[in-house]
Amino acid sequence: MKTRFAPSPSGHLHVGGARTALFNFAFARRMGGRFILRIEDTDQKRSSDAASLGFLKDLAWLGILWDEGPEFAEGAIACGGGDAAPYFQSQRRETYDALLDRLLAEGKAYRAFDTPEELEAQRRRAAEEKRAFRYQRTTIDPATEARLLAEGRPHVLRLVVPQEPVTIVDAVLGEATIPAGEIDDFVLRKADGFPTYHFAVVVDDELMGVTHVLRAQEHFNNTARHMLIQDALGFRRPTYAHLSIIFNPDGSKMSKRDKDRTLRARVRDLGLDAPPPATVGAARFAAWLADANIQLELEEATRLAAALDVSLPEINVDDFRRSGYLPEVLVNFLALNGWSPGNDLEKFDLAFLCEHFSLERVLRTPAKFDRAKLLAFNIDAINALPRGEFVERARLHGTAFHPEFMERLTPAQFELLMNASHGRSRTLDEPFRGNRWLVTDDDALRWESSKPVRKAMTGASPNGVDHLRGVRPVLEALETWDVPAIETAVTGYAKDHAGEQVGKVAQPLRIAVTGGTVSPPIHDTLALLGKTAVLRRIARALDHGWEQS
RNA sequence: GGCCCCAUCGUCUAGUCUGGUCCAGGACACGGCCCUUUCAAGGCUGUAACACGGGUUCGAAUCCCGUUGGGGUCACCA
Repeated sequence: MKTRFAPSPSGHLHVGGARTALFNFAFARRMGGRFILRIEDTDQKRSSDAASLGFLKDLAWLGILWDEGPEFAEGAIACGGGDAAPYFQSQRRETYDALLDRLLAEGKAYRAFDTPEELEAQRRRAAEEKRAFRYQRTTIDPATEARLLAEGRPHVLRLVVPQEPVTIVDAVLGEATIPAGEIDDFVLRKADGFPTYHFAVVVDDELMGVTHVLRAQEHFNNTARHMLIQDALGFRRPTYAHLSIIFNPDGSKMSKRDKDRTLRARVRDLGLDAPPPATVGAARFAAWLADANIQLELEEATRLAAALDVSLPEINVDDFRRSGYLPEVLVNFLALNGWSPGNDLEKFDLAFLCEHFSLERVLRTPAKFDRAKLLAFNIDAINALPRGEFVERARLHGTAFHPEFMERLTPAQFELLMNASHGRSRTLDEPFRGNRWLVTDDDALRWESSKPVRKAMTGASPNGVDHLRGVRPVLEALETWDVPAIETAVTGYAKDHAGEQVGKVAQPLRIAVTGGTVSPPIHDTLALLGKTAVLRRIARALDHGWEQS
């Protein structure tokens, strides 16, 4: 028994694709079979080696390792290889051509010389007449064909499709019959010599021994085509199972374009007609803004989002990784969209899924991707992590995405930061994103001007500034600079001068040393920064004009 | 528009095959209360759904038909 995941490598692995991979993987494990990864890169324009590698990394990060497929090694992980290599369709052209020749010889396929323009015109006419477009087979006499071939005229290969109804048997959706005439003579090989998706998929699934195909529901109608090819070639029929599609909360299809949509909306809100400096070129920006079909590259989109101060929706597995989600949480949550083990159980890991996954419990209805629930799962999982493991995971995350922290913080500081952050961080990214003040030079710190800040610092005496002035010598006099010592000093000061209301002192201190109203508990914050920086920042804060800020 | 698929709280879902134990269970979100030096986190608690209309049956969320709504697909993209 064998399953497979067969992505086309454009961009990054999207969460919908990740779920498909997950189910195929879990199903193979459950049945004691094998899981194949195959890269469907038959579209030369859209495929790239970089994207392929990204897909492999994303899958491996989730713990979805393939028994057969491209060879991959990273750290302690190594997987891939196999007898049916190569696993990149672009390297399997001779295989497809040999089979295509056979079909041609048997009269089950034929050459078609229509130009894209001609077909487009026919399609337009069909649309005008409000009827579905179906390709009309034209017979061409051998002499003419020989002449066209001799001229080197571009042509495609099409399948001779019998005019009969086709009944699809699907393990999750049941049976569906496509009436005769619904399917026309579709293309098997493109003019550039590459096979179409339909042909390559069927051939490879047969040759690689795939017995079960779990894929997105958008392929449901294609299944009839694939069955027709199998019949023409005399291939076996795998079991099909079509998975519902994952949607955005608003019901739109979750797609990579959502990033562009978010950015365009933001640009419109701001009334921008030129790109912010160092994001994208002016011409590129104008073209992108004018044409909703143009997508920015991920790097461009990221730069623009940073400049416009918006957060891009997480769509790809890599986005969630960057945002600080735990891979086991994503796996758990993805599985819950379209599958459930029953009995009100919803927290489980990959091993559990591999042990219990079944097609019978796959839902037919599409799910909307609820980031709030994903976040809630992430919070629970992070809180349940042993302290040491949280710190270790944060270290890995920081190394990958926040090198500035790793460079500036001593190991002791890093340890302190993460100890203070565990239990109050919802993602692995929050300790970094929320504590920029730690990697800012003392003299470069800027204070945010906002109502809560003014409220904490100004007002009737003794106000925040007064307390700052009062607590500074107390801190300066400390000989040991650690959390207990600071705690004693600050609470002692509050007891004598602020009616035991620690917050009256803590908040001004927090603002003075971090620039804002949010940071880890005040003793941790001060300990983290070190005595010199704290005193320096308080001194600067005392010179700041709080009234007019 | 043709063809195909789907339909339980706002969302993810349990329950549907094998009708009664369901005036529908869990989780997230939301509201309230508590805790609190900020932001979080945490504790307690509340509101909330069988799309609609017909059947079948002693009895329907569960079976049948229709309506409505949603989705997929109609490429030399996958």
